[in-house]
Amino acid sequence: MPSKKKIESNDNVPEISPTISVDCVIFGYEDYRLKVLIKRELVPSEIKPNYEWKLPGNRVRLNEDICVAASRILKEQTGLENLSVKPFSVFSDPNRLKRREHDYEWIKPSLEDERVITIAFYSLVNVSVIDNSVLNEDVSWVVPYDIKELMFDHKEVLDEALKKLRYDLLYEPLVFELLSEKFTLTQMQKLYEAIYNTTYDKRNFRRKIQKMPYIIPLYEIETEVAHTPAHLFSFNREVYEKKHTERFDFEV
Amino acid sequence: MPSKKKIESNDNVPEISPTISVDCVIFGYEDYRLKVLIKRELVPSEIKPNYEWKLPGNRVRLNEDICVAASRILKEQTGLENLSVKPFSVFSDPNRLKRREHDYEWIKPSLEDERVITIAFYSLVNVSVIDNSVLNEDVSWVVPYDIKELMFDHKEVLDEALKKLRYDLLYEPLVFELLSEKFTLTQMQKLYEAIYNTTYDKRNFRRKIQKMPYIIPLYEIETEVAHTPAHLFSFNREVYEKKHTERFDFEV
DNA sequence: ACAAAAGTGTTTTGGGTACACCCATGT
DNA sequence: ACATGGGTGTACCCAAAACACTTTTGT
Repeated sequence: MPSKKKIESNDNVPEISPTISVDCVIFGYEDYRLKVLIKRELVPSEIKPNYEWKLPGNRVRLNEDICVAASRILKEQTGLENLSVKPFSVFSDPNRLKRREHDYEWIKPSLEDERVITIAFYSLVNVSVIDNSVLNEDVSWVVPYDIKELMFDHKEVLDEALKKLRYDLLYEPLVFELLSEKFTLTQMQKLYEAIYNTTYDKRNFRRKIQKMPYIIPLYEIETEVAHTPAHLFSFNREVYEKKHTERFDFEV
Repeated sequence: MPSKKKIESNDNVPEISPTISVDCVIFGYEDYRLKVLIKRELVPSEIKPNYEWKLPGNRVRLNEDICVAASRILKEQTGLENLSVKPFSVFSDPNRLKRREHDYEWIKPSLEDERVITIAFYSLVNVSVIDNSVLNEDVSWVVPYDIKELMFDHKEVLDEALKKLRYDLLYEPLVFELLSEKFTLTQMQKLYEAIYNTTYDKRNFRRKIQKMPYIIPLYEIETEVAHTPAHLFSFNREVYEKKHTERFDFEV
């Protein structure tokens, strides 16, 4: 370790910093529903060991970029690779690991430090596009609205991630990361409905989409559906880069 | 240091975590203008040492809550006490301290680690209420729009803070932290104008304020002004807690 | 024929925005 | 008397929201 010189006299530098971890909220879209990826852990208990669920996450290595750490840990814990991860918040409550007693008993043996500050990331994947066979056996896609609790403060992390996703979605072209390259307007509407947990009027929704010049009609139609095939559209990033307003371009 | 046991076989735990610092963006409101507090540092250079400006900030101690760290460092570096600080973002680019060469030369002797992840905070103060005599000699209130550069990535941190402030202000009663307890509608309007760096129509602004039931007319008027004294208003938090909508209650 | 989803217009309502003058006070 | 900011109403436009039926295809 390098020597520790001090340049400010009142600078009482500690030997080391607090431990840092990353936790990842991976949102997916499948069967017209918003999903999130959680991981099962066997947690000891006086009575009998229980399975508990947490977000994928672990500690960051020294000199490892936190985004790299998030990607590495995601690969290790879920099997998923090459996701684009986005830090959105920090959770630093000194008691955050101790809120649920059993969880703390479980994590304690692996900690050097009683306190772990976590940097939370979210990421978006189109579940039908990724190779679900790479998914580890102990992870599962679940509908976030059905999740009542998670280990540690992970329910809070999830809630914040959803809040941030809902905000970011309004002014960044993130919807398209959850959609296939070619998509129908109904698919897009159902995705918005899944994310905002609401419903929209079809005609009003389409009127708003028509005003987005970067959503391009392809003059192609879907196939293999048991009803009138819908027109396909795609997102044109070049047009978006030129026309976007730095406002809520994606509000519907 | 406690022993390091491992409960997950693929869990390659590092000896220590990356270094963590906090940086603070303190917004103030003075003379109808938005201000931010920056600190001067003497930075070496081949030619001659220069004064450069940075945000108040320093490393977090082991086992110190990051909000406590932010308050402590603010006191040490600016003289200000008892500010409510709010974490809003993380800056973790491995090169963030090296973007400006001289800055890195200046900070390098005090680092154990080449990389420092920083957690950024913002805080709001009414400049005319605080005791400005406690302010350290090397800090200064400046208009953020006039700041062209700061040390390291602090200009980016400032820009993000302003973006976050502008967002938070829409749905949290933060304006009142910058206003005196009793305020006129013009004072409030000018504050919004300062924060969003724009202008509003007086009548339209007042119409919107009238719709906020938690802004209470006091039936008092200002004194010591050289023109028609304006009516005074105050913010009633109890009414706000009952009536607020979890939406953009403070959009104007 | 039936099931399923695609696609399409109109009306009403409320909010946003633009705009100009008189009044009250202190100097 | 003058300078300064306080305070007020209206008209227009557009966007949001509510609402239902016909068409197309696969089975």
